[in-house]
Amino acid sequence: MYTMKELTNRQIEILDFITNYEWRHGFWPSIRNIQMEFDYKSTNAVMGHLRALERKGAIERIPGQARTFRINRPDKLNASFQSGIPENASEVVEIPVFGAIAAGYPDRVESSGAVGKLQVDIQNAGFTNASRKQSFALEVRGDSMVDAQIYDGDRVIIEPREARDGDIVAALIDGEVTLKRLIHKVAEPPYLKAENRNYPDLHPLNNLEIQGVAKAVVRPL
Amino acid sequence: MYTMKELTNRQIEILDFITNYEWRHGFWPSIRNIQMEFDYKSTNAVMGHLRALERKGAIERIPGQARTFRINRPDKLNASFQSGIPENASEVVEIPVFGAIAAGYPDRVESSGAVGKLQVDIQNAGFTNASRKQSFALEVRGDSMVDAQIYDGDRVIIEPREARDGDIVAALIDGEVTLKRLIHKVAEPPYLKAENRNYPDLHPLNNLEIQGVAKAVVRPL
DNA sequence: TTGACAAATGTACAACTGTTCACCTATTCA
DNA sequence: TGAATAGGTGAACAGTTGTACATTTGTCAA
Repeated sequence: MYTMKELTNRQIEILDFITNYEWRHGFWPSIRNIQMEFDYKSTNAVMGHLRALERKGAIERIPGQARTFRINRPDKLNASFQSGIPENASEVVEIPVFGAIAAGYPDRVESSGAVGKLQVDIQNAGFTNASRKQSFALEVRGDSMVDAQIYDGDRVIIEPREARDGDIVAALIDGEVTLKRLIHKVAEPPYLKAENRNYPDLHPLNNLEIQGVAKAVVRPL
Repeated sequence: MYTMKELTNRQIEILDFITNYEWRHGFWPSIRNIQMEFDYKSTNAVMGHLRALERKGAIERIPGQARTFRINRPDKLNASFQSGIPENASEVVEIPVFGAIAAGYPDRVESSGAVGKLQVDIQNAGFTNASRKQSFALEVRGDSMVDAQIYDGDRVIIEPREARDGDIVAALIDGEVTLKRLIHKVAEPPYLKAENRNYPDLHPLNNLEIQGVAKAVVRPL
């Protein structure tokens, strides 16, 4: 993943922690929160990095006010330096994309297995809560869901929850994740159905492990 | 739009301001920010409302720490009271959907023209900045873009910016907004092209007013 | 009437938090 | 060699911010 070349490793670490903290908590860290994370003996160590990040345009803050960060995307920095894109070109937010979730469950904390970021131009309306951070995006491979207008390369927003009959689910079968529609009639064993006539139904040999329910499709244009 | 019946009007106003503030600024308001908004002479007026909102489960805060809000969605409150949905069901965030932007430009501040909310199950990765709040969603009507896999009822994320040749744009023609692909070859007048053979190209009579560029398609499942 | 509650005022305090000053080490580069 | 820069320590200060206590007003139902 591309990172701003102007930033030092330490500055990138700080920046990552700040974004990660906001992602996990729903609000920004204080300087002392950052200090503790990096075991600094002085808050001034953080201040130095924040000043550098601000000078390089990576972040913005409201002077004197608590937990007021704004993070500028690398795109913008590079774009405004390299091309003729106007300064006021609007920005996008990003959500992590977990390329594969074969090994059980995607890790959503610092040591994240995210393989990239999905730009979706979406603004958080503030409806956050303790568990809002649980959903994730998954890139779709293959064409088994084309009849549900889900195409190769699309991103599906997966919400970890119990699935009901008719839900499109990310399910774990034989150690690999597939996106299929769940058919679970009462008093019958559940199975998976592809939305493409060329694919057969998948009847699980053992148990069926549902990773989550597809809530929306996002396709970057 | 449904609101929590347990909350008083004043409490809803406070709650709305808080979410709106976060949406506009990228960080949460302080108690005195709220105080100023409502012209309270005392911060304790705010405190009373915050305590009530917390008691009713509408918000959460970290005691003693600045600008640390969490907002619980009404859905969750109702769901956990009324149905058997598990408590740990994951949450969604919402973005405004502007049903029609015929009259120039959608208003994105308090007195918003949003006709609904789009639930997208997406988490803000923290990549916010000063202009991140500018994008909005638009519901697609009609089938003129089906060859670009954009269907009736889809939501398109529109980013207000200058368009380039080949971009899918929301454009204003004769007072109505349409979603089309922009064709703008050098030294030629620009025109709009539908991604559906049954629709003709649109050559603007006067000038072509581009509302923004489509950045992604979101289809709730 | 009485009690309960929403809503608001006014004051004050203590903790949280950003910021600064002085000083230090190591590395890079002209 | 000397200057610039990244990175860090330590202590202290001042503004921001959440919070508590005491008090008042109005509404509504028992």
